[in-house]
Amino acid sequence: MDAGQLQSQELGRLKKRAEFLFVRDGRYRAQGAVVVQARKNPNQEGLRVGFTATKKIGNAVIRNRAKRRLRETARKLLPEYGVPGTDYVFIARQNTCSRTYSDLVDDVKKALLTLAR
RNA sequence: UCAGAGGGUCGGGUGAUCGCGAAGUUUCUUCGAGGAAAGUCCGGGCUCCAUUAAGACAGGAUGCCGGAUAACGUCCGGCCGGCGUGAGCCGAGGGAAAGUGCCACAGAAAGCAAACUACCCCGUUUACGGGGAAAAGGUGAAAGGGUGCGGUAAGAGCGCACCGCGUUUUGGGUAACCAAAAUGGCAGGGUAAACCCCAUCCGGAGCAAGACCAAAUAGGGAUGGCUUAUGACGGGUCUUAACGUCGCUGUCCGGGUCGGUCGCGUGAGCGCGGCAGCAAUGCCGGGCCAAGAUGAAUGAUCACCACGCUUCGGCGUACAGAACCCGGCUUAUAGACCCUCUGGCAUU
RNA sequence: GCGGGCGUAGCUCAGUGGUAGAGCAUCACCUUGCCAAGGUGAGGGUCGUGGGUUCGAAUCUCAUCGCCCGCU
Repeated sequence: MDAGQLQSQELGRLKKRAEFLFVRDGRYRAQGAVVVQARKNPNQEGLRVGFTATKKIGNAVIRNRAKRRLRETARKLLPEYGVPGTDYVFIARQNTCSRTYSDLVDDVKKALLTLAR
């Protein structure tokens, strides 16, 4: 049982509208095909993450695929680059589905590094 | 070979690694979006509410005939009308003789008929009056049957022939309807996707339905204990009497929010064969179990093959994501394939 | 899941089957030394799209597209 898998199990999900509104008032970083918002939450210790795809970027197929791709990047990158005790929100943009996967990973990595400083 | 008509099928495939959801025999295995899952336009199942049950009014929907179906506004077959050389396609296609309304402009006149120009007769006189007539002109989407012959002062279904229309009879058909004959002698303009009439159908809401479990806090009810009440407060004021309300705490009960569980997938199910039927479809036999999430599961990388584009590096593979389920309708859809049929041209 | 409304000129809206209109905006002219205001006039419309009913449709009707709103 390696540490990465253990941390991914602890990756919590934001579900309620109030939680998204809480993170919206924190810091944000737009990088390439993704917007990442982050805010320290004193009430809990682990990492939590939520995903948003608005109706502006396309139909249900496009929105679902964008959220899946962002979920995949969060699963791989957050345990390494995320700051514990912080809530993150990933927002999809128009080109989230058309961007190649390696570029999307770079976007998320840069955004997380910027927000960690 | 060119141009078309109708119907149907598919919707990239196989494998590997890392992740996600569900189930199971839990170190693992199996399964995991669609033909439209979409729009929510109809019809049902299921659940709750109301009602003894049924009917009526209102409102809504449907509307040629027969059949299929759990039901339908769907489907199948037929009839009639329109379009097309044709294969075929389209049609809310009952009633205008129950009543009401409307038919702009133009036109003399838009509906129990009437009479502008022109026509014919008589009188008077050429600026007229009386009568006949509804063929000609012109208006309009539409002018009280159409064409021809006779007839007449001029004309007119006034008469006749054919066509149309109405009524009756006969024959065919389950019926819509079709055909024939006789008869009437032209009435009854159009519009019901105008109101309306007739026939048939419809109780309402929706899985966020509904059922169950149930924390903290606040509050409700029952009951016991403590406190006290010769008390305080209330009904406009005062007095007396009566009435009502008011503290702390234990136990029990019920409702119920966040949350959780069920509902939730064996079903009007799928495909195969046979039989009945022109068909929709039904019946019989044996086979299969095939998503079940709830801020909502399918993503990433790689290899080979298929198709398309290519600047030979590669790029792309439509429309689109289940949310209780099912039958339809409508709309979107790169491309590929199959079957049947029609017309033209060429050849044999 | 259930229900309601809207779409007409560049913008905001009228228009109850019979030739599509108003205000603002645009353009031209007048007025002024110049601008604004004011006055006169002009242009500008597939009535969201496609069928149907009707002699005739922005209007009636069916389907479809887009937008907005409400309940749960």
